[in-house]
Amino acid sequence: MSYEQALTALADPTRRAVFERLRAGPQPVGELARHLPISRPAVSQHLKVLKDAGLVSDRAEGTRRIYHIDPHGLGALRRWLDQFWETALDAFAAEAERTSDKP
Amino acid sequence: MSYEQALTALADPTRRAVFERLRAGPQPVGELARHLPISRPAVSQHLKVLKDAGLVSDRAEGTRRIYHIDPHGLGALRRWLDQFWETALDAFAAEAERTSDKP
DNA sequence: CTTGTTCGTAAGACATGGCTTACGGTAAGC
DNA sequence: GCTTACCGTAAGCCATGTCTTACGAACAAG
Repeated sequence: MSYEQALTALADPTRRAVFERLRAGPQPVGELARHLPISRPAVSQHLKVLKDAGLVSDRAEGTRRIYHIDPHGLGALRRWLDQFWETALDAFAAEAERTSDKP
Repeated sequence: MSYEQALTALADPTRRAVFERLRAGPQPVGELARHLPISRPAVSQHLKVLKDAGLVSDRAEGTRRIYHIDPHGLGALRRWLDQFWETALDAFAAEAERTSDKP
């Protein structure tokens, strides 16, 4: 939901691995855990954090829960980053002009 | 430099506070610490992490070191995010089409 | 109804990371 | 040269977070 949760969620390397694996398409928990060096409950805990951050969503399919990437959290992070990006560029341009001070 | 370092750097709330304070313009370490609820050495440590991530740079000015935002690290993070953003949108569109399956 | 899968949650051990105090180094001012 | 101001680093304490094992719930199959 908020960009802060998205940042803390994506800070963990294992959680990024889970997240990037979902790029290949929606997958159940067990499928994700099978290709990762951690246990299945650990994957569940990571998915909970990602879900709270609005980065993933899940749908039930029998006894399995299929997780997929949710653009919502990614959008919040992107907006914050873009807003930051502009002011950073402006400051950088102003600094460049200040350094080469030859009117 | 890498997007991974930028993510872990921006995950910490205090470090975000330092970073966002630099948005107002280049500032020395003491000035940053004066407006934050932590000690000056703590600010130095945070600045080191931000610098290693390519998010800030510093220049010496007498005995003071002026820190400013560096677009380099921000750009790396932005590229990674954008690349992720596209595939997420594509998957979302495909999913929407799959759900409303009425040919 | 019983069995087997798949999953989430709880509890505990363990490592990681952030903060403080203490110290040394460098530059400016008198 | 001496003092003062500003900063980075080291050591240690403490909180946070991550992982594992153990357990219980929900659904499908037979």
